[in-house]
Amino acid sequence: MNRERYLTTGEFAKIAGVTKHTLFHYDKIGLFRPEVTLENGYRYYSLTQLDEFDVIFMLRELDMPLNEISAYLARRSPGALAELLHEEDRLIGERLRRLRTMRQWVRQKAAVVERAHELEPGNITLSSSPERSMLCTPFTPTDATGKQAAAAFSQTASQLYREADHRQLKSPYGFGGLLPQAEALAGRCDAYSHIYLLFDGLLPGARPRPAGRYLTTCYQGRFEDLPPVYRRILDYAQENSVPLIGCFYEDLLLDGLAVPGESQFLIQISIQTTL
Amino acid sequence: MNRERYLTTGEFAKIAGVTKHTLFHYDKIGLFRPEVTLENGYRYYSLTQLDEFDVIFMLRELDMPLNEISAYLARRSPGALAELLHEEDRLIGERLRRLRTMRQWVRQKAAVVERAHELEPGNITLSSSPERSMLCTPFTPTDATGKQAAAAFSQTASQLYREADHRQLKSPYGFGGLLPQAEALAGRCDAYSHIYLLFDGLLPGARPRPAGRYLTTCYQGRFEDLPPVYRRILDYAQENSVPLIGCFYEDLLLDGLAVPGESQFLIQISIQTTL
DNA sequence: TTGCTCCTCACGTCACGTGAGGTGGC
DNA sequence: TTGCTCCTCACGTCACGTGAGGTGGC
Repeated sequence: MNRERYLTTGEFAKIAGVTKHTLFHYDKIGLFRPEVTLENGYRYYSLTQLDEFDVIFMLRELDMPLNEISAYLARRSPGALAELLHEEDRLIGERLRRLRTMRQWVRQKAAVVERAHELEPGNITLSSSPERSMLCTPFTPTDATGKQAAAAFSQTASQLYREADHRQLKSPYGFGGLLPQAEALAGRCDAYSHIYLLFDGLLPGARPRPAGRYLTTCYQGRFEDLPPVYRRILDYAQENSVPLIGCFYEDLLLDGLAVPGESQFLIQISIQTTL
Repeated sequence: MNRERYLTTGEFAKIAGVTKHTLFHYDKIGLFRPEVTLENGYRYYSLTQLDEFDVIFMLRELDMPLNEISAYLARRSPGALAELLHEEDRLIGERLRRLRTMRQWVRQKAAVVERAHELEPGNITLSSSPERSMLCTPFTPTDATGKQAAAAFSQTASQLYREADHRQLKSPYGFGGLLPQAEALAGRCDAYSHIYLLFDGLLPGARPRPAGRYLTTCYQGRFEDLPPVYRRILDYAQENSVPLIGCFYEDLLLDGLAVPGESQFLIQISIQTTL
């Protein structure tokens, strides 16, 4: 392949899909140099270098630092290349898993947001709900001393998050709270027995939230303004003789990401019934 | 959820899987602020902010610039969030496709390198080869004026590359060359009729390189030193009455990425036979 | 008091991007 | 000559990271 076949910096960059400045930069740091440099500074790249550049660029796309790529090139050999490629294979596998988790989560989140958008805050409805699962952790009671309670809580919340992360799970909701009926009746609406992360479907090792009929309402506002909401739903159950089962579920449907400010958060409260 | 439940910068960072400095930075540029900041500068984040942060961080992982994320937050709404999430879904799909292409390529490349490592340069062997395909383009003859030939070549090579890219394909080899028997006999070993990118298996629209018996050798060295190698393989065919079919295939098995310097490139030359 | 975390602020870094100012072949 | 590409060099930028120097609650 003779000399007339060399590519200039501009041509090479165009084919490789990068800017000339990337090539200047790689030349400067000694990562990737043109096969020929004339005395006037003109760079000429060969065709075989295209393939080499592609690999280097792929490694960079997989977030390998340029100096590590250089370090490999300094000790390059067929054996080392094979090893490098197997390592990249493993890395790509990890990325694929991560992206698939992300995608599932993005879709669930979109579904939650779109469903939330159609709800009428204030309405109390009796409706069916599919099976769900909750990763739960007990909620440290507030009567511990401030610092300790905070530390314990951050501990358990962090464990919950780590557990979900470890299982490649991410809830499309924020943290939820389980509120015993007795606490709601007494007006202690922050006395959650557990906090949880909610997931669709059945998850082995998680607490099931059974499919069935639920009395549900949602509220747009702050957590501290929830007591009257619990009061209304309890009154409604009483007046309409709706028998309630278990705890209240408090789920955050729209948070600071969907609306500006806590005062517009959308919180759903639901509890299972026998109807 | 009362005040004792707030998380400090360090706690929040740990759970979210980032450093404190990321949070300082996001606070500074107004992208993501703690729910509470005391007069002494201490930052306190709420649990619901964990979920918000996760989304922001995921957008950044998908390479959305921080100022675009800020721009979204400035106009946040349930509708805009749903739209954003659908866009992310699309983006993730693209990434997945790209990573799968990469992985396939990395694996093929590893296989090529490992096979190449076991070859004995200089040996001439008669062996079977599976079906392959080549994306081909005619090679502009060298007797055009220098500039024009170079331009034409860069043009066709670039087209070839783009075509492969467009089909989500990446050859595990460098550019290959098709050399007619007549040119090899005449010693004009750079008079390729075509250059090509080689792929395993059958590719619709590409030129097939049929499965069958091939006379093969490989050479460690520069392209310009190939004439004697062609001479040897031609002599071998003559002496052993091996009938040759079609053109010589010249494939680059190990390039500057696997070995330091062109003088150690591993080039494979093969040609189909009737045996 | 010790040890731990919290803070700010200045500067560093990584991988280029931008743009000024000048050269060189058809 | 015009227009295009080539070059160098200095500075900018994006998203933090590093580390110095100081504060504050058990």
